[in-house]
Amino acid sequence: MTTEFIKNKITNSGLKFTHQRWVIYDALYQADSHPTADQVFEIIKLANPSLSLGTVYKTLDSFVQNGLIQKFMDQNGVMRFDAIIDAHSHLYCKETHEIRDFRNEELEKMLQNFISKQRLNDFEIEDVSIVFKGRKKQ
Amino acid sequence: MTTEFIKNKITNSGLKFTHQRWVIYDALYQADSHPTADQVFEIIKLANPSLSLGTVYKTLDSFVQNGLIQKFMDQNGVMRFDAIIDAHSHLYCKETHEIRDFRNEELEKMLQNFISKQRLNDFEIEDVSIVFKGRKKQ
DNA sequence: TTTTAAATAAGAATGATTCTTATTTGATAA
DNA sequence: TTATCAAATAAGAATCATTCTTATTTAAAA
Repeated sequence: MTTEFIKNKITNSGLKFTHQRWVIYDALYQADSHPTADQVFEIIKLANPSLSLGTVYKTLDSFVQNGLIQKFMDQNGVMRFDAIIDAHSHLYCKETHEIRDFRNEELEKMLQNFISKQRLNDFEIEDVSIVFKGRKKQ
Repeated sequence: MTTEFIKNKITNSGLKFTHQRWVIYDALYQADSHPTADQVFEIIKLANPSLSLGTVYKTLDSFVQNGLIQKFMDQNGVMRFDAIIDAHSHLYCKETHEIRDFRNEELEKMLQNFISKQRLNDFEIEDVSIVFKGRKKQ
């Protein structure tokens, strides 16, 4: 994960390359959780004291608009961000509110197949979001 | 949908029967959309001017706690309520934020079957939420 | 190097939801 | 039927994630 790599990611998507964007993308890419904007801010603010939370929100949103990252709403009404943009499902822990990726090729295929078969006359399905809700064991 | 029916629903779940609870349950039961607390409030406030929004929130939440209704978070971070509590999926319109039920026995079976096969060593799946995102055709 | 549109910092504003507190009410027991 | 009291409600303040506003700064083009 070189600076050059991130810089290319950002500029190739049509965005100006700035220090803030580099730091924010890098923090999100490192994170294996699905951090909130505030969590991203907490990670980077020590090393970047003048960076503001509003910038984190705005930047993450422009990344989403430009297809660099994904976002989704968690069960608590807080936006979560994800640098990994291939199709995958999520495990949501009702106790800790942690969200983990869940990858299962069989499931993804099954769902893609299901969607392609659906022909609703007044709704065009574009994508599907699957959340398995439950509890982390101990 | 008689008053008696609703009263039984409420008292059987262990809650006191009050005018507010009757009105709120009735409004939600009538709604085929998945209204927000505020939308429920808008529906009933004309006929019940002294009823407060806080009571709507508190009442809907106690209905959820007692298994009378379901709630879920929409993609906009707003809580939606649903008097229908059997397993079903949702269609979410990215433009209007409308949410409609989507029932498909084949899909439900497939997912139940999938869940029962899953044995994750550190996560206990309890239920699954499926949202098909897309757009309403005109 | 100059120019300029875009990005940022700082903090105010917003909107959904929760909390606080005083008042009211439903259900139980006398 | 009435008194009692825990639970429910009304009203509005408080909270928290997010968006908006505006002045300032900056990346990249000329």
